[in-house]
Amino acid sequence: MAVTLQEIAERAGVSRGTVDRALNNRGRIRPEVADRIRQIAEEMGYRPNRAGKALAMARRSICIGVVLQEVETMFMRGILEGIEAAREELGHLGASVVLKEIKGLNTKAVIDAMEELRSQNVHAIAMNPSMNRRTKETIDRFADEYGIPIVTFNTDLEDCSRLCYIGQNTYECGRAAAGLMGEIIGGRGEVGVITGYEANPSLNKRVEGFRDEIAARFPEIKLVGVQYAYNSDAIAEDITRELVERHPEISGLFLTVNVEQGVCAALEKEGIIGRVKIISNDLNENNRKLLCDGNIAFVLEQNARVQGYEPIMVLFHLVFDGEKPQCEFQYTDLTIRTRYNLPPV
Amino acid sequence: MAVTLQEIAERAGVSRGTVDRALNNRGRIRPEVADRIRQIAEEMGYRPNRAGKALAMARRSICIGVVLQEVETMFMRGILEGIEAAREELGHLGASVVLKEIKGLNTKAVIDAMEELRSQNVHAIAMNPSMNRRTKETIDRFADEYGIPIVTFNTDLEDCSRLCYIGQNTYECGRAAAGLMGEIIGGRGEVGVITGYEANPSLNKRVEGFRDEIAARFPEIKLVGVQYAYNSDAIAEDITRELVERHPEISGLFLTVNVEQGVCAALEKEGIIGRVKIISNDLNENNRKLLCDGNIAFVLEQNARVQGYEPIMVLFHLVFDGEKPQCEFQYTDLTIRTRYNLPPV
DNA sequence: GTGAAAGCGCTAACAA
DNA sequence: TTGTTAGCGCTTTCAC
Repeated sequence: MAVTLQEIAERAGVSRGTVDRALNNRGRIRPEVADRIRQIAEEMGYRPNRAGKALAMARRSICIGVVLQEVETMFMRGILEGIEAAREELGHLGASVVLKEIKGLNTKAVIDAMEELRSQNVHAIAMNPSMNRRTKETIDRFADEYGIPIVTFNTDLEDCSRLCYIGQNTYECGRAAAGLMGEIIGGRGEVGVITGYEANPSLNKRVEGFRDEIAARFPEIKLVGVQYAYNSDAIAEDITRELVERHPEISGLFLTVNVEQGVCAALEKEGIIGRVKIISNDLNENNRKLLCDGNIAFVLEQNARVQGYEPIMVLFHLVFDGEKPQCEFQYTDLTIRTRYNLPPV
Repeated sequence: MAVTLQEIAERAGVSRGTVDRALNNRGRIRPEVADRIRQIAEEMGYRPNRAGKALAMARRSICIGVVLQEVETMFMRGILEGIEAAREELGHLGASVVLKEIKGLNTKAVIDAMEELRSQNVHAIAMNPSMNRRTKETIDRFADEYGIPIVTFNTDLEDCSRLCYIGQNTYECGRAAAGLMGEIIGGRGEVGVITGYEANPSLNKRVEGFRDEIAARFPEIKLVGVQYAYNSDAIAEDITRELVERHPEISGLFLTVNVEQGVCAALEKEGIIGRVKIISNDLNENNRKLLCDGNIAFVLEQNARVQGYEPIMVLFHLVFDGEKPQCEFQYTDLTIRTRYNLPPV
């Protein structure tokens, strides 16, 4: 049986309450006594019992808020799954999770949601933020003035008081894609990149990583253009057709966004599907099928579930155990998917 | 605030104890009453509070036993890490984990360890079993006679009363290796396989999966021999040298066991390191370095941590919540490692 | 500063 | 068959 507060109290010749005050730095205790108790606890190998703690704290029931902007719908389901899993797990311990879902990108709606959560007395907030000054200011206000810790996920907002960021290292993702591309096209030939919006920093970093790594490791590979498809399959199809016409010998395409449908349609019509190697990002039903059929070589996955789950857990541990996250950037593992290691549906 | 037993009791006009008996099928209750209570609980959306339950059960403290045979030392550290993580997490809830580590393969030692755990009154056992009849019989006896549920991990023992198996699908692992190999050598040329012991079914399945997939998808690739290195780098070096002499044009090698050191040494001496693509299994410091240097193309990783962690958690949920595992085979996700997605050290 | 005591949700032993 | 009660380990309030 594990060591309990009571046992420490007996050993120290004080009461449970005193031990509690000593170990949790609650004040109202003579420093010498506190030190002695802490030492005894250490000696006895005391580790607080989470169940007891959770039960006792059930009165001031912990509540974590989540603000979710629906940017990429395919990806969101995974995030929601992760949030649900966290809610389930915390529910067991008497804590709750409040989710505010916002359709589309909308800074005002995000800030309103945050204020609403605050008025509901949440202890912490996990959010995927919009990229602008007002959001940044709001985060700072919450963290610094109201003492509501914030964790960002999926997209980060640097230089503000958010506790940490949980999500993909998009630059490394681009590099990984370049490495794989280099391998499968034999280290030479022409490759193209099709991405989303110019203004999206995450996508830009993927492109940058890809470009840098190709330049560094595969001097014989030529990057023949980075095109913007604005997340539209129709545009992607046009781009691909033009690209293939200009570069009939093209060997590979790196897609930073989910426009596989359009790209593959174009290649199909040109009769070169399968010959042009495709590496894409973020698994969904769509590219999953293309992967199985051999039309796409690799899909790089950023574990969506983890991005929904972890921020909530990090915040819970902070509020519940007082444990700060280990590092400011908690990058999710980059998963390389082929037709052979698809996750069960 | 979540629904409690007390609230249900009040609504039903009975006592807490009665509700407890109804919801946990403990008997000693009139069936009609039990039904009515269950219905009320359902209506109110009752979900038991794990903290309360854990606390109350702390008296009959749950204990999970683990029997670990140290087969591949490199891999074991990860498993131990997973066991440690599970112990940590369960410790929070007042449950404990007892580990019996056995050096080398030793059926008698495994069975002795199981008996020892039984005499210590563990509630369940997770183990990586030895492949033979006596172990199988012991598992059956434990599960059927003593009611001690057993989960196997890392290597499975089919046709016995073990609850489920958690580990890699080694056949699929072989297929994945074949798919990657086909891609990076351009779908033609000669490839070889270096494996461990003839008697090891896991390794054999990897080889089989590799062979089948090469045959099915890459008719222009020729498999030029499957060799046994008995987990020895020296033997692997000899094998590689001979293989390269007989097949100077060889394009790839699939290693089912950790003999990268020997293989690379031979290729180095022949001056063809880097040209011959290597795909290997199970990440360690050794092949991690070779991966970074570009001497190995891919390492297929079977998440060791998960294999230590999950069996314990599955058993805990069974004993604690009465939740049976969803399926008999819980295959761990196959992770494809390149120099770009190595886990942090 | 410190101790005593109530109570969080649940289980289990005992009483009725 | 049902109700009552004593904890499990911890926090928190109140009294001293």
